[in-house]
Amino acid sequence: MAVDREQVLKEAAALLTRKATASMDEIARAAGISRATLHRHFAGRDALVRALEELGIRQFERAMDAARLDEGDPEEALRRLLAEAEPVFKFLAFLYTENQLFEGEQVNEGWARLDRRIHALFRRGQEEGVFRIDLSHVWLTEALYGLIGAGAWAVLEGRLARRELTHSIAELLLGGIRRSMEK
Amino acid sequence: MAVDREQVLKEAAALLTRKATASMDEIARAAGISRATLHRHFAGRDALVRALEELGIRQFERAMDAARLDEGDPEEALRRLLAEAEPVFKFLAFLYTENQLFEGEQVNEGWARLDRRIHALFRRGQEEGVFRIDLSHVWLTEALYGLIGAGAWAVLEGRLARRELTHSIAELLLGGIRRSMEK
Amino acid sequence: MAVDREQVLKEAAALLTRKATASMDEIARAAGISRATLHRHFAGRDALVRALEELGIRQFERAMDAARLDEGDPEEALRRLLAEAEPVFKFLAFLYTENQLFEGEQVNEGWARLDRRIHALFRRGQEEGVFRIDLSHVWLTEALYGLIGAGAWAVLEGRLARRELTHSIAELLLGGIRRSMEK
Amino acid sequence: MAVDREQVLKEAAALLTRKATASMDEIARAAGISRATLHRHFAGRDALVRALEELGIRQFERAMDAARLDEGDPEEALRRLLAEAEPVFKFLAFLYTENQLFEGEQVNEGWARLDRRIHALFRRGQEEGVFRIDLSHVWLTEALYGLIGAGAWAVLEGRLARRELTHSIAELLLGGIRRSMEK
DNA sequence: TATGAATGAGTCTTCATTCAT
DNA sequence: AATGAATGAAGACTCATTCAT
Repeated sequence: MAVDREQVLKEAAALLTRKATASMDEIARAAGISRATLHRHFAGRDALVRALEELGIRQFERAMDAARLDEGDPEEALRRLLAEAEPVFKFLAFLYTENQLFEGEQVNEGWARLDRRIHALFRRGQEEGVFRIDLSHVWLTEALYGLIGAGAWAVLEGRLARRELTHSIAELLLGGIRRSMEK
Repeated sequence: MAVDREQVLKEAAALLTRKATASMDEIARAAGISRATLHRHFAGRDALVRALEELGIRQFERAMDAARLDEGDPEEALRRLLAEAEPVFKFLAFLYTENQLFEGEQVNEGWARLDRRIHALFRRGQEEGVFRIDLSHVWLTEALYGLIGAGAWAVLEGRLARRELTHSIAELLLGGIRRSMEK
Repeated sequence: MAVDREQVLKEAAALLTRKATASMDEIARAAGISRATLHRHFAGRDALVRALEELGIRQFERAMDAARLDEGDPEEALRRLLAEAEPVFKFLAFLYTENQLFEGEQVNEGWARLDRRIHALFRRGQEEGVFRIDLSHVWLTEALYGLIGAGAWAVLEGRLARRELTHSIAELLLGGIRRSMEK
Repeated sequence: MAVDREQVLKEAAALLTRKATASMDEIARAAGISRATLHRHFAGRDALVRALEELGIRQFERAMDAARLDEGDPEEALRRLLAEAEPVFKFLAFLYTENQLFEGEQVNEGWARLDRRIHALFRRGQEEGVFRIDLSHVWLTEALYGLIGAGAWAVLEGRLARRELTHSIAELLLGGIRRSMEK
């Protein structure tokens, strides 16, 4: 009757995405285990949140791997990334938002690793003359996150069709990034 | 020694923007009044948050008025809006983020009013042939909020220079929205 | 309806002396206040225990003052001390025992202050040729505490009459078990 | 890999002497077994503590046997007892202190048995005219325990040299503090 | 009106104990 | 016989809110 740690994390992610203030009790119940068992697997709430972050990081990294970010046309690479990561947008949005509100302390090394890979993509695009260079790759990265968050929430609240999600983000972002002839 | 309700709100906004989980006690102390007095002015935490929302809404509306959203070139109107609202970006980002995480129930009527004005701007731009029409004005509005949030947090975390803030948002957003000749 | 902090401490002392593991809830109830109020007055259990120690220290110091430890015959001074401190023996025994079991960390400065005064008494007795010098004043102090503790517990458990308490301690400490020739 | 019950008790005694609030988990780990196994050997924490008491009682009784309490000069018998029991003073002090704080209910029959033997020694001394008779043998017994406890703690805290321990107790108990003329 | 004081409700956390392998 | 896993029970602590001055 061993509890699947990964499964618990998934349930916690799903619940917290819906209700960020869910108590440890609610999380435990959602995962079908007792509060004490939840604590056995994740010592304290902070540990659980950190584990959730790592889950999100892992999932996003997997999407990056699958998207082969550093291959081919940067624009196409970005589109592939959005397509691959789409299933975890909601979760990423939660983590992103949560981080804004609650941290401020030290940032998980994992996020920095992700940032570096996105930075690299944007820089590559700029060097190859595909992306405009008057906006820093750091800001482009932040903007990507912001749009992913906005899109995910918009879907959740029924303001955007799920099927349009990646397209909407990609079009807006690339339209801005893409070097226009007349510029 | 009558308590200045507006002043209390300002202090609360400033504190909560820095620490979203601040307790009523911390808020009261930041405002220089007692917890009981805070409760006398805002019956309950929810009431305080709602008042904060209204403060944010009012401030944003004032920026909209000053920007004369429905006059002249839509692109210029958007730039004016960003310039006028810049001082409250941080606060707006907090409210936006807070809303995402904690509400989901009914949305304040005020936000809907704001939304309508932004919607109108984007629609006008689309009708005048300035903004692309393959992205809905609703999504454009969400994207605007998302980029404002991302920008404000990026500034707070030192990833973006404050002086580049509005320019970065405007360029990214308009570059995407602006109808390119060759498209 | 202001809660008398001192009174709460007294009640807590009385209860804990009887039941060392009493919960904060039990202590609060014994003091006739709510758990939350108890926490308002003493932030956490540790703070309460520390306050109890200070109460004990204060009471013992008052007894020392009243006994005029550094006046007259050291033997008489010791007897006076025992007589004056007798009402708080039970409480002191609790604190002494509690300290043995739970601390080991840093010792309250107050206890060190008490120790110094007792040390001084024994040293004075040794210098005046009244007390034997082959046992260090430090050990004599420890022995005094040990006998006070033993006596207090013996009374509590009905193995020693309260009226014989100070006499029993004083006689044993001063004269030992051995039957003296000259007595 | 049969668990050595005696060995577990020794480890538990050693740990609890240092940290009276050690959890079953800590005890189990100190003994190198799992919590579940600890529970299989001692049904519940109380059972473990009772077993520890019995271990202490057994060890103290063995010391009494070795000291031949009822032979020869009572004073010498007492000195022999202290010498024989010295290695277990620390443990006895722990049990004594623990008993004061946590029990108070019914006392282990074993302790009563020990008490009787000590009582007998003191009574014999009184009858033989060696010990003073104005202090009851019950109190003398309590005082002996108290001094053993005080001495053991004093050694632990570095206030008394281990080598002086039995001598310090014996001298104080037998001779008291007062400087005797004939000494 | 403003506030120090008090508290009910709820959360996190720990621990001793049981269960299934 | 031994143990990893699970949990009910209990305690500490916090917070929003109310009350009496």
